Amino acid sequence: MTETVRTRFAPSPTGFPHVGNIRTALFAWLFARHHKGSFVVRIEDTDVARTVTGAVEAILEGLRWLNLDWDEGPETEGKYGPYFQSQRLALYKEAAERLVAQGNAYYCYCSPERLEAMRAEQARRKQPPGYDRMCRRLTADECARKNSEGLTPVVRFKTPLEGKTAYHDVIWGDVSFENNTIDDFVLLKSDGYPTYHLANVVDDHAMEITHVIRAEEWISSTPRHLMLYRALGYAPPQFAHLPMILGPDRVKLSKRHGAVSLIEYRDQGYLPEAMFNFLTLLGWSLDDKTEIMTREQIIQNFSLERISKTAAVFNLEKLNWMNGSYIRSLSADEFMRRAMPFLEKGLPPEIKRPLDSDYVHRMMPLAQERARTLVEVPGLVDFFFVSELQYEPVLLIDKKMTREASLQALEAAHQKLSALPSFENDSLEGVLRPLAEELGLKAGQLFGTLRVAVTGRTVAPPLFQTMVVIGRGLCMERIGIAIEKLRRLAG
RNA sequence: GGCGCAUUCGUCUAGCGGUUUAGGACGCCGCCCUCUCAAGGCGGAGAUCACCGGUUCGAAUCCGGUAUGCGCUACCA
Repeated sequence: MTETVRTRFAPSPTGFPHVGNIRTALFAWLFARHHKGSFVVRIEDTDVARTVTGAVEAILEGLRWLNLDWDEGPETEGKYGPYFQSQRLALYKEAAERLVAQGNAYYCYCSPERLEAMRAEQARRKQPPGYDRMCRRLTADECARKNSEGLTPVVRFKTPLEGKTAYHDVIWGDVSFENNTIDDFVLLKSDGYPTYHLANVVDDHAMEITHVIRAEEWISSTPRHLMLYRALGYAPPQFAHLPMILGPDRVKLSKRHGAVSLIEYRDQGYLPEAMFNFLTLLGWSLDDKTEIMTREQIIQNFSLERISKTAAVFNLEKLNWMNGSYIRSLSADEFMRRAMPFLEKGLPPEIKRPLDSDYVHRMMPLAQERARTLVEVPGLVDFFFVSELQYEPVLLIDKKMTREASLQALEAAHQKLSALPSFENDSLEGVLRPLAEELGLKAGQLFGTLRVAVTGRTVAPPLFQTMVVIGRGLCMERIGIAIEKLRRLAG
């Protein structure tokens, strides 16, 4: 390949980006980076009615979160700008008029009502829907008269009535369509905005895009685009259609699948590098075993040839696993830095802020080993902060133990621990294990009772480490409270 | 209805005519480690490669048909 690769991500701001959209961006970005080419972001805001405020910001935010930097696009200079189609209207108008002048397109004055009635009739007769080409034969005079009546036309493309249009898709191979199955589609709408088809072709050419990497649902539109390239006298780029991403119900991922907005994953405590890695594996693979890869490794090995053709179901369970794996691979400091906002936000409001950074620092490794997402962190460590533990006293009585035995165990532990010269992992173990034996208990029974006394729960990080972090003072206090609870518990 | 594409364990996938009794991962189950959990280690169940024909000495891999699914079929992208 001698020319410099230029790919683009061309979202329409009609909604917040979901993982499917962003996977498309990711692959286009990867291909550009692999070939040391350029990645362009172009906002296709040609549907005024469906434009959602804040969508552009959300799209850019999503790209930034995954660290998919663009060489040209919004907020970035570039010699092919502007990068909002709403600011390039003259270009499309010019192209449309040129096509009309060349005899490749024509003005259509059909009202929405007529088109709707036409489609209803076609449906009734079980005929394929499509524009009936009524205005195709309008003369210049007739057009002028309609114009003088105040009608604003759309511009439609004169699709060849016969023959076929074929192309070679980088991913799907040879694809071909009969021209007579394609109707005279609209190029320019009556509001002066272009349709996707026109704007896309004009811009991909103007911006010298070499590889159009987009979702599979565009395959059937590609012949239209090819016809336009030809009519406009442009050399078409390479097309690579990506397999779709499906929801659990095997239908194309969309808003109704719940938490599919990319930014929601960030807010749920997923790491961008985990999401990056995971999304990469949806439709692409390096080999038969490698799954966890660095971004550099992926860039270096990425290729369109290894993209599969089958749609992929988004598997949240696997993302969770991968995210946990990435969390555990973080350095302790980095984990703390990332988890802190979630901790500040997720801990009960009555806990005073700011949190004691030193205290947090000591408990974080305990959470890092267990969290699959950052949002789980507060729930993993909240007992370190809570001033009064809430739990059922019966939990203090471990399996195969009586209330008396538990009470005795707690009292003995309280005494031993307060006499301990140092409150460290080894010293705790050194006194607690023998104590279990003295009491005729299994270590697990004693530790279980102590765990509930100290953390208020039966499942928590290892007891000694937890106690060391909590500190002797609080531990003694909590064990004291546990003893009280047991005493009050009717025997 | 028309057109297009796809079809390997529940899910993500490897496989591009013989090396496959189809490999890996998630999830699931069991064991080990172990104070609970998590992590980690080991092992297991799980796919007659949608189906039916054909080509070939030999097919998950090539060809045809059927079924199913999905996409497109807007003055939406």
